[in-house]
Amino acid sequence: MLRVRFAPSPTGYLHIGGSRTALFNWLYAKARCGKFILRIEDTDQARSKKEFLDEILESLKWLGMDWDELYYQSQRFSIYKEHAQKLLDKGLAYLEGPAIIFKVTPQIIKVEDLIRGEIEFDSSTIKPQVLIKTDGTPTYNFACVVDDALMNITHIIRGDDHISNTPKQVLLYNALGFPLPKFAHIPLIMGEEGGRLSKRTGATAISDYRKMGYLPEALMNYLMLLAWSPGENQEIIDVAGAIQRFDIAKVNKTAAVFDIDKLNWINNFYIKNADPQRLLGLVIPLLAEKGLIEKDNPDKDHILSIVKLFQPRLNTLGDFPGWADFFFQKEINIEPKAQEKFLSKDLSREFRLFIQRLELIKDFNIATIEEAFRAVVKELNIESKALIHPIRVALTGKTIGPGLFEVIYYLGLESTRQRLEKWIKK
RNA sequence: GACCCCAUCGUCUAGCCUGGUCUAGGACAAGAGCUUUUCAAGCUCUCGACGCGGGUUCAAAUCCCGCUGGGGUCGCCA
Repeated sequence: MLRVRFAPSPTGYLHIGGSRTALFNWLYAKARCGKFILRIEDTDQARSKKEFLDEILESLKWLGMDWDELYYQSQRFSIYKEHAQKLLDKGLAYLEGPAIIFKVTPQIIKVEDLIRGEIEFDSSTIKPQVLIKTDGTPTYNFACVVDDALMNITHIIRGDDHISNTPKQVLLYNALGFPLPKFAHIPLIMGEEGGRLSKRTGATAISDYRKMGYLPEALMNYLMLLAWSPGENQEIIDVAGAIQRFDIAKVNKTAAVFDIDKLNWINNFYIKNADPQRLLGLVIPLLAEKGLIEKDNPDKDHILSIVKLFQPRLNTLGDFPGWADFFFQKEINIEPKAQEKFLSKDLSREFRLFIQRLELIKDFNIATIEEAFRAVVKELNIESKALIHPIRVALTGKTIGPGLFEVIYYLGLESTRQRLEKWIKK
């Protein structure tokens, strides 16, 4: 039975890189009907925080990565000590005060990596390794090996940055008499300027992406595409599809740059195709937070219509409150540039006529609004756009937005009239 | 600095293992146009890459070597 693990340290939030490592492990487990084990590496008591642990667990759940078993290294200190004692007894380690140090014997270590092929190391360049620190807690490399062996991990899938840890760990497997697992080192994700992911690019917590209005399936889809491809020029792929096609050996060796534009495009795709009811639930807190609606008693039908209006063009749900604010405000903010460009001319006659025609409509709907508008334009003998843009700015405060007749319909006759009348000179 | 990893459009990638079908395909971004209602949506088009130098071969993006470039690791952090 295949067993993989994701072993985050609760000394920081789950970020893009970590979640991608988790994803490849999880995907591989699902693809091979194996188990996905979550191990919290909280041996550094001072830096580990409950807050981080909670965020990691919640984010993994939100992304849809469920685990089969969960362990905490902080609960296993006696196990590490025990194994360190064995090495001491065998004469493979020595004491330095209360600390236990592993002797590294000079040799050539060959590691077969599932992604990279054979990697060779010379252990004479490796210093003696601390197993148990002076404070009695195990070091990373030691706890990691003991746990991976005891938890019967068959495949270690982790970031590239662990390649140089591998020979040290192989030495420990051999010394402890444990069978070697298979290794697969996936490439790191880099920031736009190269190097580690910076705050600006992708080091942000997964929970932050959630708050910004990214959908979990969009994030998962994007993450999959970093160093892996389903083939056949496919960009959009769901978890089920990926499970069918994923193979760790097919993962690229090259580091990938995190590109927020592509993530946005994918997120837009999933928003476009999402059930509006689901989006409604996600958007209500965002609107309430901005003070645009009453959280307790939102007009769900109305908001739902507006969500549908913006659905095709949203990159993130977080864009929604700012883009659709005019639907919820009594007094709208008009962009100064938009006002300057479209409302500096006196349009009293045009606006007045349009209001009159709107009021005459018996069955107020999008089609009849357009009809009325076209008639006004014809009567005034002007171009549609000469009136559409000023009206849009007067109603929404913006130069861009959904179709004007939809806007008028969902705004309603009363608001439309009020907003237009502000620009009519008596 | 030492050790290790990597190298196809600006970015993500297909192709590389099993050389010829590659005048290198797709996607994001960018640019242009259309949509005579905007764009942040849709459609169409354009721009744009095998890092360099040696081999091997009838033939190399694909195999080998070197260089260069980028990245990672060298903690009693994980």
